[in-house]
Amino acid sequence: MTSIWWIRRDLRTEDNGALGAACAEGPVVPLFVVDPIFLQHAGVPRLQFLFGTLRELDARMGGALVIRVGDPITEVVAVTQAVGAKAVFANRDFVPYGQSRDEKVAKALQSIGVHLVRADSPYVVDPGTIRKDDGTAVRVFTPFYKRWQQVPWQSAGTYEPDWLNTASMSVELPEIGMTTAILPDVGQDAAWSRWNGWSAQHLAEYKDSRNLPAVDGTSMMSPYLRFGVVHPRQLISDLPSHAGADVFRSEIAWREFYADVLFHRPDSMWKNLQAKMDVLPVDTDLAAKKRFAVWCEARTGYPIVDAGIRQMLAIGWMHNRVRMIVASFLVKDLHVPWQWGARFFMKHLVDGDIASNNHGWQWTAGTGTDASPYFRVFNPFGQSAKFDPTGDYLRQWIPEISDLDDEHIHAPWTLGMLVPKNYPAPMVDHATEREEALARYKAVSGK
DNA sequence: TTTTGAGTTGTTCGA
DNA sequence: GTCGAACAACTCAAA
Repeated sequence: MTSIWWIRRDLRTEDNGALGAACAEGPVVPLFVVDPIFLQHAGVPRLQFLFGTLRELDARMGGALVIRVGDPITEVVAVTQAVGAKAVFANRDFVPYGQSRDEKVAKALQSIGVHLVRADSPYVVDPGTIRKDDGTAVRVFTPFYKRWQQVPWQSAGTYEPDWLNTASMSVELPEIGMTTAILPDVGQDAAWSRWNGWSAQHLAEYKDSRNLPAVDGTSMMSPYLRFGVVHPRQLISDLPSHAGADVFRSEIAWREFYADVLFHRPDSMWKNLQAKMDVLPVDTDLAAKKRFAVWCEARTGYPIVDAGIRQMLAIGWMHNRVRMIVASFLVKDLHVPWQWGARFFMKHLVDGDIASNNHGWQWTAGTGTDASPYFRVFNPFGQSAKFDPTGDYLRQWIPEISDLDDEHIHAPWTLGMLVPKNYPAPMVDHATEREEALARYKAVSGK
């Protein structure tokens, strides 16, 4: 009995519940629908990475992949009817848009007598699974993590796909324009080669080196996790027992925590999770728009901030520590809404994931899950000196200042007359803006 | 129900 | 230069 494997955020052939379930029924037609809504929002780098990954996946399946462009409801139904499939298998999607889309597709399929089987998920533990004893959601990471580690899970096992080649139904992937960004290699082999090499060499030091942007201290698995080229359970299934592995496991759990938070509170995608923070004054006037533009163009005059933005524009990825610094600067030094920064990140990041990205921003902005002290304002100079002590990260991304010594490179303005002419002066004074931010946040808690 | 302890990622100031 | 305290108040989780 022919069935369809509807591919969404699970671009891999191994350890894939939906694919495994489809294989159990007989020949499989692998289908990917390019949704115009996604085309609108994703930005060229992520689309390019997605399309490259799809091509690699297609080659892996002997050219059997069916690509369709259009409304998923129409396209899934059309392909189902065309191949005479009796069931459609997909892995669950938990973000708000995916949930409503899948409901509609399930209904449309039902009307032609076909069942949409939702098998597996992009997470080790499905969002919505972990609850407190009273059944409500957990909103603090540490207790979430304790419970998360107790939840049993298993891999999807092994299966032998019998691909039914109906590629004549396939259309070309849309033209998406060009990016100059140099993106990660696509495909499962590239992902596993990176993981095997990196974990063997760097996982043991992960606890500390993950904070150093000049070092190869993070796994860079995020783009592969974003599209399901690897499943997180594949990564944690056989971690060694040492401190580095423990921290890595907890980072995987952070990804699941934010997915869980968004699942319970779909409105928190673009709105403050904490409603009381709605009264926090943020600037949205013309001057704020101009400050935002300077930040987007990496001309703030704070090297660590500009280096981070440049890294993202250059390779579609930014080091986690630097993401926090860059975000803190936008929100607390420039007093701009976190949503502006979150949208910009989503446009340029290859790994852009709505739950991790937007809740990460909310964490920085103090509007999210963390009961963060309002006085936690990152000092871009201090963070730079602490986590990039040799300045190597700054030199890599800002050649204009690469000649500066280790002491001055974090804050070129301290050189007085010797300040490099082709690098901008600081756009704002951090000490002043820090005070401004503290006053604004304090006013919220005083109410 | 009440109480208690704790909460990813920080900075500054003064001893 | 190093180190500990202060920076608020509140919400959440669990006993």
